[in-house]
Amino acid sequence: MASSSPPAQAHSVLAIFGPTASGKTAVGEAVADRIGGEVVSADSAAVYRDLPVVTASPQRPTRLVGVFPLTHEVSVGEYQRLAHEAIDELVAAGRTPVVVGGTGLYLRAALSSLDLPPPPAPGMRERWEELYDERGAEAAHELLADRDPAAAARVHANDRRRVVRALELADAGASLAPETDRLWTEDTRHPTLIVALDVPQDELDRRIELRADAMIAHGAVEEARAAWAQPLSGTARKVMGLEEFATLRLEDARDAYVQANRRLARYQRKWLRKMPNVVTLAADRDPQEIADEIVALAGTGERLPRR
RNA sequence: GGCGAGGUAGCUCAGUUGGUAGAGCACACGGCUGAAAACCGUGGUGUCGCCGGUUCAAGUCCGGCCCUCGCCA
Repeated sequence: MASSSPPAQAHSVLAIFGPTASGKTAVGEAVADRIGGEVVSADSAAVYRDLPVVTASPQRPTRLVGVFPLTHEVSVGEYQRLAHEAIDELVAAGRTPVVVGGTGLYLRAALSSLDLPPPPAPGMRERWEELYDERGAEAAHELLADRDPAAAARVHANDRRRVVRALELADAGASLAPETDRLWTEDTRHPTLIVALDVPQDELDRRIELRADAMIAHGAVEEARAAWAQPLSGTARKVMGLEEFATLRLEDARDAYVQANRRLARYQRKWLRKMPNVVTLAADRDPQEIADEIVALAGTGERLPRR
């Protein structure tokens, strides 16, 4: 067979990974526009409706942005199913999905062929939480060690959330530490180019401050108050800035928001180092320029250098 | 100027009858498979305002000075 395949087909999926305020949305949209693709969001907060300002969501309609009401409890597993659907649909239509996110786990879940373990059976989470609280962390962890030693070895007794989750899975015949462990590997469902946008922390800090003022100017307080007055799921309640803008004096809310986002940016930057098989680009520059570079990289059929 | 309160970690503060300075938050590092903007683990980062005195030993007691806040002039 002659090697006549067009270079544009070297990767059927592009992924852009970057911390908050790294400019990943602008870059992702610019890339999608150049290649006739479409952005798929990998962000645990942007999935909520009614918080476009506070979550700094993309302005244009974007896959997996604003898909859940604030009463909905979000989870990676559910996100993964929706993301796979969206990606496969675009690929089938011959359009390149540009997966853009700052949440490492969500991005890996979107790209990986590994299906996450099943959700807890009804009532099981409550049951194990009760056991954990009544008998204590050590006893719960010992019980887990008995039922699933591999999972117990991986989870600290004080980590209530994971001990409970591991017990749920052991109960369901699954494991928190499964044999086939492909989530944080180079495994992808489609040939994928993953680009990480690296922006120095002090530049992110600066942008976060500018963004906070812009958000306030765009009605962050009103949006947060309206949302805070409604019934909220546990995960919605934790959306950064929501409680602060809804309940604090504007000045204090701004400070708290800036500080929380600086911490988030540090947390997300850590994942740049852990993301397997990425090409890291210095991203403290014009998004259009970065987009051109990504399109060029995507066009080359060569195996990309690993980092 | 007088009276009172205070000055200890990046911030807010605790520190017993004088005995190797410690909490929360922040920060750093690490973990993470259906809450990841979540959760968990490890780490104290210090001229205890300054100078002197008492004492084997001072964040702590004594004297002086500097600074902050409040009240009174």
